Amino acid sequence: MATRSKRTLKEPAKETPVEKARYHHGDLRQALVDAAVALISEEGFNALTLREVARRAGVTHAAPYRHFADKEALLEAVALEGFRTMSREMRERMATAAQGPLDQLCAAGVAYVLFAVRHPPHFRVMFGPHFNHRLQIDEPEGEANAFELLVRCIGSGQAAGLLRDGDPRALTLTAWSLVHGLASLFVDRQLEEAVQGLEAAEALAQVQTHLLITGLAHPGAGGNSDSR
Amino acid sequence: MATRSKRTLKEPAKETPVEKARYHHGDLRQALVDAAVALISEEGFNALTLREVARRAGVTHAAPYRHFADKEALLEAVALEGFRTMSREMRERMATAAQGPLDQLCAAGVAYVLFAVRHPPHFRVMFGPHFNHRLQIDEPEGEANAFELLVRCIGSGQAAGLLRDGDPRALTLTAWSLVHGLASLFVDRQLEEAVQGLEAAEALAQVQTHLLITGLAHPGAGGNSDSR
DNA sequence: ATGCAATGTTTACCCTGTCTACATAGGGAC
DNA sequence: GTCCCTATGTAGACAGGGTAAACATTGCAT
Repeated sequence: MATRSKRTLKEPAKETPVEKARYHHGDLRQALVDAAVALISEEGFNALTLREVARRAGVTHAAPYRHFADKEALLEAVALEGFRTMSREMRERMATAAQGPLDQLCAAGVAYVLFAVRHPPHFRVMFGPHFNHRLQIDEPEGEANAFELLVRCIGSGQAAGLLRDGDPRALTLTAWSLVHGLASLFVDRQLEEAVQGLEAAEALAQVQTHLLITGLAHPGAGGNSDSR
Repeated sequence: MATRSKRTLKEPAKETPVEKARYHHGDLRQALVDAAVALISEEGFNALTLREVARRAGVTHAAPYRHFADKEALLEAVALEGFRTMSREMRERMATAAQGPLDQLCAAGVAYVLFAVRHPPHFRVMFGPHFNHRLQIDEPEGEANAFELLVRCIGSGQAAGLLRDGDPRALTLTAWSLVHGLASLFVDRQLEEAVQGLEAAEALAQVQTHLLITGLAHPGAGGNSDSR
């Protein structure tokens, strides 16, 4: 078994072509997840087929059933990977941002949108209509975590008198709706003609979160929009 | 041919059971669209099957191909019906709202969210990942129309000095993102535990659009939040 | 009435999800 | 090292679905 264990989303991690004809794959489960993501990305959602996924992983069409109960379980694995990566990217960007709660909030929002733009298949699976039963993410790094990130930021902002008062959950929902809506419009190609490329998307996300945050700012607070 | 032509989304329009055994259906095309929507609503997206749709419409599994090139074409028809209904519902609610641009904007946003909550299958198809080629809605009542509704509202608000200055397209995108995000979170059952029922959803949409609009209000303008 | 175009039916093909029985490999007990 | 158990991959089968081709029926225009 390879020592590389914590796979990251960014590097597809080439197989070493030496050990090609082995009966056991080594890490078929992750290979299947990767193949599914690549397939969605290249051919679209309708082309996502367990058999084609298996084909790309170099195994027979029934092999995936050793690792996933059914097609939906594979999608759940993709979604879980997405939730983990998203919350990690949000935390990373928040860590490099300035320390003010408003800047942190802005960083979280931009990271949310950027995750969607960079990983559309994951985002689509995470929030798409593919699961009949509500996706249960009880892990410490799940979606709830990303949401709680926002809640805490907004709570801090209110405590510091930088954000307008009111139910912090309502403000958080506002922020979440904005970034989720923007991300969805990107991913579902509703904004294609307006924005091209990562930089443009990032700039737009920046503008939007700034707009929102200055909108939600406490009327009495001075504008400390220092991240530009 | 029946005289009823402009079908509405709200009344499923029972078939008259007298003319049951006719070879020609009468309005199979619309019946197929209705059946598809009902099927998605009842059994979920994965259960959407051309054959089951045909079954529900009382025809053989190949009959739909006389009206739709393929499954995707049927979904396009569902989406088109959704865009038409959505923009109509937005216009209706805006018409009954007070005349101020801000109230109109709020009405449009609430109508957007309410459409999604009331017609989840349509909303999902309209914005879901089901189309490979970008959906082309060139009709006067398409999505562009709904978007332009927002743009005009915001332009009026700016002209009246009620909304902060800046690129009206940016402000419109903010508003659209917020309501689209909120609607998506509703439809994708991300907010199920928080909100139950139409009234709660409407109240939440109202709160959110108010939050956004007061946020985007011109700093110098007095708060004329008269719709409460 | 008659013939054509529109609409529904039958049949057939290949692909997909999934189940079952079988094959192989790798690791621990001895 | 040998034996055996379990994890993992393979082969084959079956039902259901998308879609194309050929056929049947109807309504309408002439």
